[in-house]
Amino acid sequence: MTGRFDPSQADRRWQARWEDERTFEANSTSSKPKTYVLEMFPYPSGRIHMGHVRNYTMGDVIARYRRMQGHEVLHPMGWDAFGMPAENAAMERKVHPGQWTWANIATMRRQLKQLGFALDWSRELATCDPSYYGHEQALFIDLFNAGLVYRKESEVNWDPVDMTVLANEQVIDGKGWRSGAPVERRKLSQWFLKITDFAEHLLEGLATLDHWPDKVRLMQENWIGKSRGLKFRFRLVEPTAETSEIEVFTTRPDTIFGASFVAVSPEHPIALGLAARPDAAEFIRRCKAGGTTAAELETQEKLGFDTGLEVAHPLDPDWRLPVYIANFVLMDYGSGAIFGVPGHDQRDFEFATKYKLPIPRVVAPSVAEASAPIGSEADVGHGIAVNSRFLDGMITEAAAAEVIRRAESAGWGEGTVAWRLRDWGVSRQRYWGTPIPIIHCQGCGPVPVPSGRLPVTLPEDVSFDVPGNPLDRHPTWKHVGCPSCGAAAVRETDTLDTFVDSSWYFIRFASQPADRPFDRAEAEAWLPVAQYIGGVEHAILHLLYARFWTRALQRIGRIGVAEPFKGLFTQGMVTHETYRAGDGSWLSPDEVRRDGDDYVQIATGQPVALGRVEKMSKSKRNTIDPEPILEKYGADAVRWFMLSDSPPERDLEWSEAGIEGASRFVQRVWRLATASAAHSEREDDGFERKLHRTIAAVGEAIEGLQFNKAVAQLYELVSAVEKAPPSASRAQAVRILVLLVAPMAPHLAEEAWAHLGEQGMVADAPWPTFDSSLMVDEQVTLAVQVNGKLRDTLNAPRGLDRAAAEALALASDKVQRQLDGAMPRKVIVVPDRLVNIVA
RNA sequence: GCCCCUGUGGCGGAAUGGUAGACGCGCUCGACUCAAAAUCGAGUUCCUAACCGGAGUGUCCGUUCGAGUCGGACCAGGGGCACCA
Repeated sequence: MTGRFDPSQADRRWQARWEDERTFEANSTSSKPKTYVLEMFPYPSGRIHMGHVRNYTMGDVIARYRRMQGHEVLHPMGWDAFGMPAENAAMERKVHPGQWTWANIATMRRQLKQLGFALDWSRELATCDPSYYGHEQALFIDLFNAGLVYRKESEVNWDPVDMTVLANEQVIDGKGWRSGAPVERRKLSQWFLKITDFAEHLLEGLATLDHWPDKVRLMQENWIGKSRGLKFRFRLVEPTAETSEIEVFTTRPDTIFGASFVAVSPEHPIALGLAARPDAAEFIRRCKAGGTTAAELETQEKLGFDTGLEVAHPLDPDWRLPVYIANFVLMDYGSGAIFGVPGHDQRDFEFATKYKLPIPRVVAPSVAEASAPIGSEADVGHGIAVNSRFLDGMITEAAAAEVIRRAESAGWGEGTVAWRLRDWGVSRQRYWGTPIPIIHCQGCGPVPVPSGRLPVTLPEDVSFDVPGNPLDRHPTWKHVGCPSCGAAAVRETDTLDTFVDSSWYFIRFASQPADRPFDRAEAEAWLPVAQYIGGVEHAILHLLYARFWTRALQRIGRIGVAEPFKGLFTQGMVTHETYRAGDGSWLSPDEVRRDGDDYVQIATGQPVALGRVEKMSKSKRNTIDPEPILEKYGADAVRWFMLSDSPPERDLEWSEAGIEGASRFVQRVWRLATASAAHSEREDDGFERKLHRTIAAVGEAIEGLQFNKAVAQLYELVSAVEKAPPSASRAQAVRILVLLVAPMAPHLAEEAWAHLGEQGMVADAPWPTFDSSLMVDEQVTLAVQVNGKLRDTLNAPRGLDRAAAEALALASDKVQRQLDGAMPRKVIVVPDRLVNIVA
C-alpha cells in the first residue's frame, strides 16, 4: 500500500465510509459541547464553482477541528433555490424553473460530496420545496398578525416595452436588458416588513458581535445610519391646495442661516400638486426616466425646477426662500424635502452654483474668517457659527442645540433621531419565489391564508413565453374564496424576496419538524451559529435581514435568540481572467484556447480579448469548473490549495501551478507516513520543540481562521520530519502530522492513519495536545542595530540581562566599524531580541 | 456620488512598533537516470563583477532610538449602495 497516494480510490472509499457510519450526522440531544458551523448556502446555479469550494473547505476545517476537540458539531448544507436565474433559464431554454433548479441541485450535491465535506446531509433542505417555504409562509403570517407587515406604494424599474418589472441588474445604462427600451420608475403597491421598528436594536446588537469583522459592523452601522438633528417646517408664503408647509430634516441645524433654497422630491405632494402645469409635469416626467438605484440617482446630473413657490424662514418671517423640485431628493428618505445650505454641503453647493443661488458662509474655523468666501467646494467641517445672528461665535454643536431649543419652544420644529434604514420591501413580481400567503377580498381587505391551508404552493402549469408574472395571468390559481367571508377573492400574486428564504434557513437546519417551522428548544440547543462563513458581498443585506428576522421571531415569542450569528467570517472571492468575443459577449475559460500570447475562441477561431482578473461570476462567465480538477488531483489537493497562500479574507486567484504544488504536498505527507523508518533510541530535542510549536501554531491558526498560516506551519513541520533521523520521536511526529493535516486533507489523513495501524477513524481521533515548556529554545538570535539599522546578528543564551547584551553588542566588529570611535549616546535593549545603539 | 476594504520580490503571501521577504509557486544550477517523469540538494528583492556597502513594503509628509505596522494627505484597485445571490 505504499507508492503514490491514489485519491481516486481513497476519496471514494472514505466518503462511503463516513456516509455508511453517519459520522457527521449531528445529534441534538448529545451531552457534548455543541458547535454550529455554517457556510452561506449556495444558489443552485448549475455546477459548483471555486468560490463554493473555498467557502465550504474553510467551514469544513473548522467543523472537523471542533469535532476532533470533542464537540458535537452541526454542519449542514442546503440550497437557496428560488431566484431569477431559474426564470431566465425558463425563458431561454423552455424548461420549467423547478425542473431546472432540481436538476442543478442534483449535480451540485454530487459535486460537493466529491469534496468529502463533513456535512450532515440528513438535514439538507431546499427553499423552493413546499416543505420549506410553507413554514416560511406560516412565519410571514405570524409577522403579519404581529403588525410587522404592511403594504405601501413603492417604485420599481419598469420596462415599458416588455411591460415587466426589472431587477437592478437587468437595467443596463438605463435600458431594459432584453427590450433595450429606456427604463421608467413606476409605483406599485407592495409588501414591506417593518425592519425600521428594530433599527435601535439592530444597531445596539452590533456591539455584542465581537466575533464579527469590524468592517462588517461598521458597514451595518452606516447602513442603519442613526443621526440626530432637527425636524422642522417651512411655512409656504402662499399655501397650495395640498398643504401650507414643507417638513424637512437636517443633521446640521447650526447652518440654518445658511439656507438658500428648499427642494422637494418629484414625488412630493407639492410637486404632484403642480402637475397640472405643463412645464412642471414635463420636469417630473423627466425625473422618472432612469433606474431606481442610489448610485444612479446620486451620480446623475443634478436637475432642479423652480416652482415659483416661496417659503418663509422659520427664524425670520421676512426672509423668503425659493422652492425647487429636484431629482436628487428621494421621497423614501426623511420627509422627501430638504433645505439647501450650499456653503456647507457639497451637493447643495453644486445645485446652487448651477441655479445661481446665494452661497453664504455660516460656519468658519474662527470668527476672524467669517467673511472668507466659500471657494470651489463646500466647507463641510465643524467650526464656529458666523453670519448667523444669535448663533454667532458658538461652536457647531452648541449652535445646533440652541436652534433645536428655540424650535421646540416656538413650536416650529423638534429635535429628533433620523434613520437611513428603510423598511424592507419583500414583494417581487415573479413566479419563482415563495408565494405571499395573502388573499385580497373586496370586503375584508388583505386576509392571511388560514394555517390549515398552507402551504400555498406554486402552480406547475405556467409558461414564460410572454414577459411578466405567470402567477398574475394564471387562469385559475389566483381565484379563491375569501377565508373570512367566503366571497370571491384573489390571491396575492407577488412572491417573497429570496432574502426572506435565507433569513431563517439556519434555524430550520437546527430543527426541522414536519408540522411547524422549527422546535424552539431544539433550535436553541444549537443557535447561535458559532461560526458563519460567506462572501463579504453579503456584509450588509443578507446579514442585516437575517438579524432582523431572528429578532422579529424573538419578539413574537418563537425563539429566545436575538443574534443568529455569534462568529462571522467574510472570505475573499476567487478570481480569474475574463475573456470577451469580438461582439463583446463574455466567454468561459473552456471556450477559449491559448495560442502563444493570444487567446482564441475554440468554436470560431476568432481572437479573444483578454479582460481583467475579476471575481468569478456567472455573468462574466469566468468560472473554473472544479470537477475536472477534482478528478485529476483528488479532493485533498483541491482543499489544500484553497487554504494555502492567500489569507482567507483576501481574494484568491485560481492557478494551475498552485494546485500542482498542493498535490505534491499530499504525496509528501503520504511518503512520510508510509516510508519505513527504522526505530532507534536517538532523540533530537530541537525536533521535538518544532513539533510542539507546530501543534500550538496550527490550532491557533485554525481558530483564528488563518488557514494559510496553518498550511505554512505544516510545510515547515514536513520539511523538518523529512530531515530528521529515524527515531521514536520521528515516528511520533508523523502520527501527529497526520492528525494536524486531517481537517484539511481528510482522505489522505484517514488513509495514512489506517496505514500507521491506528484504530478507528482520524475523524474521531482527539486533536493532539502540546507542552509549552517544550517549545522554548535556550539560544536566541539578537539583532544588533546602530541608529536603527541592522549591522549584525549574534547568538546569545536566552535570558541574557541588559548589561550583558549591551556588552556583547558593543564587542561586535561590525558595530565598532559603524561607530568609528564615537561614543554611544543611548542603548536600547529588547531582551532576547534586539540591541539598538544610538550614536 | 456615498459607505467599507486592500496595496510588500517574477507570483501568492509572512512579519505582538524591534533581523522585511517565513512558507509556497516559478525560475537557475546540481544529484539520481541511458533519457525523462518523479524525487532530493543548493541558490533566488534590487543596485554593485564580487566584497564592503547602498536602496527597498503604492506616493508624499509626520511621530519614534526604531515604522510594512501608528497619524495625516494623496494615488490605484476591489466590494456594497436596498429587485443578482
